[in-house]
Amino acid sequence: MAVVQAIQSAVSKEIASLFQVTLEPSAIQINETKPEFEGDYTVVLFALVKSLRKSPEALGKELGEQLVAAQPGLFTKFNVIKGFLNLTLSENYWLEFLHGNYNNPQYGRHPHRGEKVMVEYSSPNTNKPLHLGHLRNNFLGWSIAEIYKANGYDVVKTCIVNDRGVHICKSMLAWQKFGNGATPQTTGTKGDHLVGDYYVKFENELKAQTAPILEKVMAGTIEGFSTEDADKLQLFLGKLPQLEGNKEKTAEIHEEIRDIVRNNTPIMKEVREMLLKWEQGDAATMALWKEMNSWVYAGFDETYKRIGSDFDKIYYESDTYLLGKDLVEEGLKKDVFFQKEDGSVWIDLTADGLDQKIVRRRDGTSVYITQDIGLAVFKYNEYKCDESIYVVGDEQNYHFKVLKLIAQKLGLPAADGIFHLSYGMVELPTGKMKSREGTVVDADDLVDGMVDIARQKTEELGKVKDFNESELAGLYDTIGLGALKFFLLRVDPKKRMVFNPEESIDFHGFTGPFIQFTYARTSAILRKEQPKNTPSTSALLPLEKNVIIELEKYPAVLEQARIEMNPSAIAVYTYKLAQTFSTFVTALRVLTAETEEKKELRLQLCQMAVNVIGSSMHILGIRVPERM
RNA sequence: GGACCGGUAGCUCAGCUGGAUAGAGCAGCUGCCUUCUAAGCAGCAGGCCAUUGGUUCGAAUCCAAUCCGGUUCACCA
Repeated sequence: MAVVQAIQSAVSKEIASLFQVTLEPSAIQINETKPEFEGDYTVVLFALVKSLRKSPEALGKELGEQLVAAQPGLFTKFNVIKGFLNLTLSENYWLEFLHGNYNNPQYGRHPHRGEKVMVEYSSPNTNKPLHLGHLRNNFLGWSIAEIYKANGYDVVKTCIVNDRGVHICKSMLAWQKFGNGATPQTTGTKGDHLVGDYYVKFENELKAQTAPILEKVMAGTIEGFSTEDADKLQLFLGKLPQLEGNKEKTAEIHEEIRDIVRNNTPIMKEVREMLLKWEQGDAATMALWKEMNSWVYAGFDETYKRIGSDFDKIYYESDTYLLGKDLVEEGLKKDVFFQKEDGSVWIDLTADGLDQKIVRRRDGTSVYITQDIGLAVFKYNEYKCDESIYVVGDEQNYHFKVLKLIAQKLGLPAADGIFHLSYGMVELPTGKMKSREGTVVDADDLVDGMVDIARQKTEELGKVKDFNESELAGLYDTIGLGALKFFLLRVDPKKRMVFNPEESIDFHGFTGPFIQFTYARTSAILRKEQPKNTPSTSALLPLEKNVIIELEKYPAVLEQARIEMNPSAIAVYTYKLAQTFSTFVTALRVLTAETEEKKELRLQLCQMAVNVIGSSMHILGIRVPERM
């Protein structure tokens, strides 16, 4: 049993026997004792004072004496300072804990509980390569899946590929126009990058076509627009003079005007025609689409393999975008949805503090949310997961709130199990990354850069000169990716984070490589000698005890990380553990310890530290090297 | 305008289900490599925890208001 729970139930029991008062063990507040006081864990007495009608000092003394007398296996000493009862746990408790767990590679992991959870993450678009934001997403998704596994869940990792729509047609059209038959083979370009290049070319052409029309419109000449668009333009133009001085509003209106103009360029009309052809299944369009997508997938596979992302099941939007239509009918029958005069179908969420939301257009086609609900049902039918976690950026918070609400109102199975793991954007010091402006940090480039820095640093230190080429390459990958993953995972997912490409990601301090280094240097000790599994009775030095106390927290950390859906809890813990262990292992000798008994104890500490660090780093998706 | 999220050291972040004197790393400054890996260890310095008020024996943590930053409120996905 975890030490905190053990203390709580002991305190609860002794309070009952002393004062005939029943207290829930979980209601008793236990903190770690601050280093400046003597003791391991502390009972906060203030909360108990009222119900027991005692002064904190008197209560602390009575309770402390009773605990030590009644439970000598657990407690050996106590002291009371102000309202705090500081307890020293018996050495035996810690030693038995160490001896019982040091060699258990499963330590901290929860046994099978027979519940199934689906984690959907990555969700790439097939019109451009992965970028820094995708990396945060992939690392979070992979880690959340591992966190659930460690807590005894069965996990299905899925990915929905956004492989259809206007954005794909943009790349296709640009390739047709400007590509001259270029392929990844003929150009030597990774497929996803090649397709992404044509997306950029499209945007450039679009910009070029927009500019002259926009100029005319701003000058008041509105020609060649549908009456609807022309009316809108008139309206916006009319608003502009009234907004003198309101920069924000003016910019908004300009944006609206630009959007309308953009949609009326010849090239956008071509794109829409292409999308229509795609939807009608036109053979040539489909062939081009399939070929370009296959280039992209080959590129993605390479990147996924490199960063260690994998999926049990990949869904393609082209297969699933028509799902959910029958759900609209069902929702109408159940009066969850309602129809407006123009034929469009809506749901009214004003009672839940949200707005009315459209679920089917007047032309009968379904919208994003409807497709997503259809996919949710589809996935449930296939895997019957109790929970479904969507790893998606926080700009979609509203969408997922609506998604869950609609699912609940439709009475869909596992609707309550829908969770949005929302994470903040990765920003540059200059602000948001924008693919249109070419300010995205490319995933492949970033990984290459990190691995290259790992190589430089390793060469400078010169500690692995006997490694062969493939061992070296593996080590550089381990360290470079370790630094990158740890950097992105150590921050609370819901917070935005800043990445400065000018400053390289650190390899010292609160970083992946530091933890990897701790693992490697400890492995070096264990290569020379292994614990013999003899129980220890020797008195624990503070530095030794600190490590054991830290190791004891691991199962609780795993559980907390699952409840909060927060890999950063594990990153922070692992760093603290590595730091505590490093202090211990630099100050005290292991192989040349004072006595044989001390050596055995410290070897067990090394073994358990290596196990827990290895396990927690695995959960973060980070490999640990035996040497570095 | 409504809803949601954030504001802690020069920088990047922990701590937030209320508890003792506010915690790391980076950057800066001191020491420590003939003995298990110095990607390390030991130390110094650095804080009106955005502001104001409230609840409480006790508030960075809970509540309210305000200020700043972000996201969103599409018949795009």
